[in-house]
Amino acid sequence: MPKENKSRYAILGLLSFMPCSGYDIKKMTDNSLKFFWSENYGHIYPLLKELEEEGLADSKKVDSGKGPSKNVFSLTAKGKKVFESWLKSAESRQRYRIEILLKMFFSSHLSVKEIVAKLEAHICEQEELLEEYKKVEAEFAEIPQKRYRLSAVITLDYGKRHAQMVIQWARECIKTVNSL
Amino acid sequence: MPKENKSRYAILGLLSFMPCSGYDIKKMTDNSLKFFWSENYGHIYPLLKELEEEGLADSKKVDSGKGPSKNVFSLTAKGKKVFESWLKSAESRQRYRIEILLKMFFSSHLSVKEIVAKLEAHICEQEELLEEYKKVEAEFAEIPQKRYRLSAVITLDYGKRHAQMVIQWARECIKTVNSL
DNA sequence: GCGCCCATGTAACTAGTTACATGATTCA
DNA sequence: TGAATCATGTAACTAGTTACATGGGCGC
Repeated sequence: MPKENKSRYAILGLLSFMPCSGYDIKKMTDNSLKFFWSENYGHIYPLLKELEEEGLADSKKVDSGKGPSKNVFSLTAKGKKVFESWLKSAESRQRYRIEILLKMFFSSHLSVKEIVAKLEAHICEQEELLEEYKKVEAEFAEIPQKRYRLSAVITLDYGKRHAQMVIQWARECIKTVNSL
Repeated sequence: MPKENKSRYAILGLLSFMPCSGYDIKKMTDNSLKFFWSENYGHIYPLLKELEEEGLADSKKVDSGKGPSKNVFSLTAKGKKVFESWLKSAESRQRYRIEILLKMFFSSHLSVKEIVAKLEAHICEQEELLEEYKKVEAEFAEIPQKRYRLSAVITLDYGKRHAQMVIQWARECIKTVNSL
């Protein structure tokens, strides 16, 4: 019974950059990972506790002087090993659940007009996302170190390509539907 | 507290085509929806029961003569209404969790060689998927009715574009990583 | 008689979300 | 003084998966 829980690796990965509190982890996922990964407190805090019990992380109360004291977790040697072994492992087949496709699959219950409206709304959403990606990209362009920038460039590029792909797909769909 | 459970709509949608048993639904998701939607028995049977309790579906024992008797569910008028109202509603913001991106985000823990190997494995997987899509597409091309074919064409096209996009992204990544 | 497919279902589990409770500090 | 942010955590819930138990019919 191997644990398939990927959240633990996201957390271990963030700890590999620097020691973090649960709050820090939430902030980092909300900032850096939000386009392809999210976590919430209800998952983070219990997971941190679990990681500590398994000896993959250890915690230390830190009183920074300002603000309330933090419970800061850092990666243990064992945690680093577990994380890196995941990093090198093959991705497990992920489950796809694409709501727009489910709706399109059942689109014979809709009029052509309704289908087109839905697709146009989808295009609009993706265009907004694309704009957001471009904004974030512009911010990252100012970071000079190549190696550090790599991960941001690669993941953002994926997002941009994805949004563009969906937009093109939806445009083609509209053409197809209109030609019926 | 609105129910976000999308599986119920997938099931209602399949029932909208024809009355089905739990077993039938599993087969249909495994055949027609598998590229973008999946369900398993542990979810289907309890959900069918729930849908019946809510008056969205009703069941009838059917003894087909051959094989064991089936518990066949069909959509009620109320079920049809609920399904169509979902169909017309806006998609709820879906959560992204893309494992390969999470790994790429942490790729500074890997050597260039390891990163490239991972990306190449990913390309390989997507190429296999693409082949699968093309095979299914060839089968569908033989169905003459335009309207019936629509959903299959649209959803398959999405899959193909997605796989191609990922392959191109990964190829670009390999170039970028090698140029460091 | 064996293996495969049809068919239904449950129990135990893992995963993930939402809402809430709490309280300190910082800054306008 | 009141709003925003820092900070931790739990309870209750929804969602989804895996593994198992059961048994009939069909074809070889």
